[in-house]
Amino acid sequence: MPKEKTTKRAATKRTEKKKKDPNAPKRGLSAYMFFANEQRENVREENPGISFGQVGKVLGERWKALNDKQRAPYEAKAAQDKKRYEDEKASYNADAEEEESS
DNA sequence: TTGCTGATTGTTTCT
DNA sequence: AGAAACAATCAGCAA
Repeated sequence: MPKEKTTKRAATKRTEKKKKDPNAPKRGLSAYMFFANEQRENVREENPGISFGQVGKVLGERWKALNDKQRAPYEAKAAQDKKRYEDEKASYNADAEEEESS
């Protein structure tokens, strides 16, 4: 069973973004990001004139409503994006090394 | 070695 | 421009 880890991040906290790394190798996106990219149009189309709160909620419900197969394409994208992140990480590592080298 | 936490990602809409 | 619901993530650090 999924341990409900103490995910106690007080919202808007993420917007504070405290810089901790020199070049911060921002991670890749999430499957939801790709899913939202496609569904956002569909959801908004099915719910014309709905507020952001509703869209976001219905979006999440539909996200899980999909079968693993459906999430596959999104997860695949997430995996791909993650790769992209690897590049950032490389840059970040290279830079860090450079600094250390100096 | 293991596990946690924090930081981050993108969307929408609103003021 | 930033804020919040929505979900995933996953990389680095500590004991």
